[in-house]
Amino acid sequence: MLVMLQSPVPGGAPDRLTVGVAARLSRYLQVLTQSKKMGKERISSQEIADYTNINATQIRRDLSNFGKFGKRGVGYSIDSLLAEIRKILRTQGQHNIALVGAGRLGQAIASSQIFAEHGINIAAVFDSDESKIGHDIGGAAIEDERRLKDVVRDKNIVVGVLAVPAGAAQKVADDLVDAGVRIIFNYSEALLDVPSDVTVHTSNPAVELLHALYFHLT
Amino acid sequence: MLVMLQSPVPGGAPDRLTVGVAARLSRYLQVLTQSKKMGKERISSQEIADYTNINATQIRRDLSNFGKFGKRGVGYSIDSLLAEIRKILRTQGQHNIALVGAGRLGQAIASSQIFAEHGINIAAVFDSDESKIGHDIGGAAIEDERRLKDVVRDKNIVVGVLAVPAGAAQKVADDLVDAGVRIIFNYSEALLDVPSDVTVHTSNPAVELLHALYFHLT
DNA sequence: TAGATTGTTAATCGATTAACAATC
DNA sequence: TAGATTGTTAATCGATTAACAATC
Repeated sequence: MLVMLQSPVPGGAPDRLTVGVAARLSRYLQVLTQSKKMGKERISSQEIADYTNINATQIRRDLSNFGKFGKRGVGYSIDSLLAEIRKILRTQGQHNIALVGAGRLGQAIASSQIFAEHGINIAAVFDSDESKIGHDIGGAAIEDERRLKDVVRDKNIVVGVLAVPAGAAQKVADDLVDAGVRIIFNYSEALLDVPSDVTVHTSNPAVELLHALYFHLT
Repeated sequence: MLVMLQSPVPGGAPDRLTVGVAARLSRYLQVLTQSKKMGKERISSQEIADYTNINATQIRRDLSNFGKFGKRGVGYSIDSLLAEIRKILRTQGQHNIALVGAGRLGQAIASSQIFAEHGINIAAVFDSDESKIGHDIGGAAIEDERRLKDVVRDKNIVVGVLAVPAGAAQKVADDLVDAGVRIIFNYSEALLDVPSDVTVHTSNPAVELLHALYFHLT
């Protein structure tokens, strides 16, 4: 049923979201989660548009691909839309990730609620600094980076978050990949070389800033 | 001349990049900056493609809109391509930004080289915690958050980076906007309400992770 | 020369938008 | 009923890709 709705052309096409749709749905999820926290119960496509800078028609269209989730004249119920999107993105369960680097950035990430809110659990934290090992960070004990491969493999972790200095990033990435990680979030400045079946997401505030500035300057 | 090259259709179109092109050019800039640091002098469109997950043809096409920067059979000179893209994005000068929040995330941002590398200067840092005021962070003295409006206005700052707890984010955003800021990078979980002429970029690792996970799960 | 890589064309596909009837 | 907002159509625009001649 879901597959049929996702491919409106009979006999056609993939039962997989396009990259664009999946990215947008994730952003709706974030807006809904925060709106719910603020006590809201309903939201309109226009309100989601204001927070995401995604066109309201696009939002309604994205959602209507999967069913009629809204009420005309009223909007969408936040709770039920949350459940629907989670179903579509298959993010209902718990996901375990590994964090490497317990410096300032690593600590900021570990103590943030942002992952927990979306069912993402930081299952292991590593650092190479012996003085940090054993200390608690966001509810987990910091482990020796030399144990990374074993722990990641044992816990079947497929996502790694890199919050280490640029100089150490490639070595850590290699270890993560060896241990079975297939998605790396790179918060270092370094460019990472990985096998083609591994996805690297490099997060770079400066890049986004340059791009935003361009539109301010022109 | 530049205008003409940017609008190949005679008599046509904007002298402004589309959002997509500007975003991609910024990412090329990051790859070039890092490659240069690693001592490379030339790079091919395929290498840039490997690091950015942007199609190599797309990259060549983006660049050839502005001139013939490459050498067939050889690739692009990193130095000259850096200069060309900076010219196109008008990011050759120095840009002053304000950072609000000197907690772990704020400290991580302030001490990173990532902004400085791209000519972005953190001209002021604020925090509401009196015990932090006056302390040095990434070369700047932390100032009292109550001075935010005056300082931002005096220094003509148009970009603000929010690294404060979610509960404080809206108030800080209001103050930044009052003081003239037009671009806000929001690293809190909060949704921000701002006037329509202000751009908010919300950076949310969890959102990117959910979206990346979807493709791993399917 | 032989190999590599750019610049460019042409074709396709998905994103974006305005507009509006349906309906809460 | 009157007002609001969804779901959907239709039209346009930009992104994406393969392919390949040009040329270093």
